[in-house]
Amino acid sequence: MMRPTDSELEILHVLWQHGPRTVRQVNDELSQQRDIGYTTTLKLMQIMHEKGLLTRSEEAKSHVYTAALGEQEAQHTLIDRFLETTFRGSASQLVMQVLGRHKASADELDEIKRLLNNLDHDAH
Amino acid sequence: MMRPTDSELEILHVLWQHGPRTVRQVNDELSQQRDIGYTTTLKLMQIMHEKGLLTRSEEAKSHVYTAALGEQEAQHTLIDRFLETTFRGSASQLVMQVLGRHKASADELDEIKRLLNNLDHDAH
DNA sequence: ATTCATCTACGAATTATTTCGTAGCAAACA
DNA sequence: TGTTTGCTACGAAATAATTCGTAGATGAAT
Repeated sequence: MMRPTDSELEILHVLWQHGPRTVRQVNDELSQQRDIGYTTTLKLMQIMHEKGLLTRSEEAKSHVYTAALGEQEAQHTLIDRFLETTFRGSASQLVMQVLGRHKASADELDEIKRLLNNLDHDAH
Repeated sequence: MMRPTDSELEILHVLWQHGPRTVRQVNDELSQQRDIGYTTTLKLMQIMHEKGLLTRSEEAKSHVYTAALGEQEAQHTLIDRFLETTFRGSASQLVMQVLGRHKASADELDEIKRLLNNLDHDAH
């Protein structure tokens, strides 16, 4: 799978969160977060379409774009790469640094513990 | 702090692992991993020196470079950014995806559990 | 029908990163 | 001493990512 760039991720986030959207709609979202011109968003989405990251319907005058891959699927690709470049593949080291530094709610911690217990079961 | 690029990380990894090194020594390491010319490594390390990512001693003819930041420090910067761009800041989501996908030894899992328990203590 | 708003397509400038060739210097060697 | 070896510095090409201006088409509004 094609690794999305940072700008591409911004656009994917909008589509994952809101579902299929026109360039105009995506640009309206992005404009709230940062300074970005309409044709910049347009060009990005055209390129993503070429790359196969987005599909689009050309029926209406304004094309409607849809993310061609799910959020988790994309996250997996990005985690694999990040783990390799930054932690030399050590997943536990990554997990520990994240947990040590970033707040997680009690519920979230419980969920993580549950997952850990399940992993133990699988291992035994 | 300046975000290291992927190539810069490769070099930092060598210095973190082996301690202060000359360009030649770093290049010898990198060459084992992939195709890379000597002057490429040299230029990268010169740029990193300009950016403040490396310090160097110019006493000998071959300069000796040292990482200007620790491995964990760099990892923190990179995690923060990765978490933001890929998981919109949700640390627990990142942890769960990593644990669900990547192998960790029983010892590593135990260590993570221990950390989780400590976090609970702090919270109560 | 003319004007206006909005859309797509596309070229190209800009910026960042990676790569390497060449020049010049200095130590080691024959 | 002259040649070879190995180093730094630097320019610049190659590649990738981001940004935006302009042109042309189409539909809506007056």
